[in-house]
Amino acid sequence: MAASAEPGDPVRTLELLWDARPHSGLGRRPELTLDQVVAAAIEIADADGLDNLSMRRVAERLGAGTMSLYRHVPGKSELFDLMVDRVSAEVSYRYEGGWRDQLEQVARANRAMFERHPWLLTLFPRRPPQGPGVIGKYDAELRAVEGIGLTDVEMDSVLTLLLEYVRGATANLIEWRRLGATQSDEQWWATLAPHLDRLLDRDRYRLAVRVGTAATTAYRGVRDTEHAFEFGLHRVLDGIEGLVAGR
Amino acid sequence: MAASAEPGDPVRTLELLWDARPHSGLGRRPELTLDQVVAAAIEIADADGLDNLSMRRVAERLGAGTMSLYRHVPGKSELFDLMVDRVSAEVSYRYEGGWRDQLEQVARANRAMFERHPWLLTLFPRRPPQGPGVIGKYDAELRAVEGIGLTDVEMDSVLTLLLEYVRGATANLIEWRRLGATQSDEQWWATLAPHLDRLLDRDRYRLAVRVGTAATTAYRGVRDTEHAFEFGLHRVLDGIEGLVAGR
DNA sequence: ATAGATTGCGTACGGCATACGCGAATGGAG
DNA sequence: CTCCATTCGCGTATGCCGTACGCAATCTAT
Repeated sequence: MAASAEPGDPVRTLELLWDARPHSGLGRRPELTLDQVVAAAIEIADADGLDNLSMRRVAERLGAGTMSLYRHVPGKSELFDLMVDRVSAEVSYRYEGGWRDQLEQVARANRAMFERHPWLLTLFPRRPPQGPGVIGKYDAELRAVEGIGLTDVEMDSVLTLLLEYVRGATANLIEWRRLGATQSDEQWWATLAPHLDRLLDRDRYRLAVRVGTAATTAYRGVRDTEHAFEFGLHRVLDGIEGLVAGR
Repeated sequence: MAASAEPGDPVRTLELLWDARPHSGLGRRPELTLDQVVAAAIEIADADGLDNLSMRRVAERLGAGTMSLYRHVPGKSELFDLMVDRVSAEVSYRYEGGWRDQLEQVARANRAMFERHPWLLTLFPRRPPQGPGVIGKYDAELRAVEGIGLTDVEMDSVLTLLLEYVRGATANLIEWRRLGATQSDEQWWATLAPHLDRLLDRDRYRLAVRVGTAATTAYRGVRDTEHAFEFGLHRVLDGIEGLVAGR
């Protein structure tokens, strides 16, 4: 899962992102489009996660040979870039109200995106080169904090802060949900409890055990994971409010 | 990079984490210890990243056969758990002052940990089963927000919020630094600029281009990435302050 | 000396990304 | 109509990966 390196030609990637590689007219007519490849990859990642996304599986789903994909995409890393840009474009960004209301809507829109495509949690944020989806999203979100007295750099920082919170909080949310869904949950603790008792010094880690137990119990319910998300969101917005009010 | 699944025996993992697998006395004496395996894995990950960490490389570094590792570690996923717990334990947690000062120290300590071990950024946070390192860290950090009028669940939420911020901000910080270090940076933009001009509608994405340029220019300098980290940190602490003050 | 437990690890399997090169399809030039 | 440059589809092959399996070596207790 080399989600990092981008050794390929960035210009080529840029052109793919901006859909600027039309068929020249010459040569054999393509049977596959870039969009189809990206769409298939997204479907697989949505269903089975990034770890189970392989070039072979994408090709299989499209009824094509594995190496045919490489006529449309330079490699897997660039495919990731294209996937991120695509899903960034698919959200409708219409934010209304004061800046705080708008930022709240931004947060919820991003959370929804992460929930629809959990694999984004490991891919986000993606560095340049960026495409129309990512830039359009950035542009729309910036409007929420435009004209409230912040400098350009501050606008970027505020947005980054908010999106980072949403990313992390959504990751936790999904993790809690997954943990709750994996078998009876009660049974899991029942199995581990005696071993934990044997190993864990409850006195030395008194505070951790107490708070950890409280948090685990609370987050077991859907209502409370929801509450945790809202709680953090309002802390972040409060922090931004202090900045904005001072202008 | 199956950083997620934990299909193995959780009880076994727990015992490994808590160092509760002494040599029985019978049978061939082990030539390798669990600690050596974990330490070697951390060294490799520190140097070349998680993507270049393979069981073969760990074994090679230890002068052992690849499959010998599996006598000490159930699999790669559990090795990740052990690595996380180990590095969580290696930080000294002595926080002093008021809750806000302490949380600031917590943030800096975590940032330092992420900078020392960038691979943590993709592994963090790790769900149960957890070992003495992770729990000890959690316990120490909770003390920073103990006795200031928060409920147990709120204490957990506040800490989670802060650590998520630090994770994201440090990831950005490292990414900016890496981007700046990769070749002349000026040249990179110079190569891409004409293509961007051709593809990107500067009118449609006016705001994004303006703010993005400002942010990129600013973060080019070390001083300003540093400033960005502090900026976000203070926003988060301000947000928490509002909560604490209300109690 | 032997039995039983434990470790080290060579071999092998299935999966992965992808480099390379060939054959098939296509449109334009002569 | 013929050729040729161009582009696409993709079979084959290479070198990684995690790890299942089983045997040989080594140890203690008897």
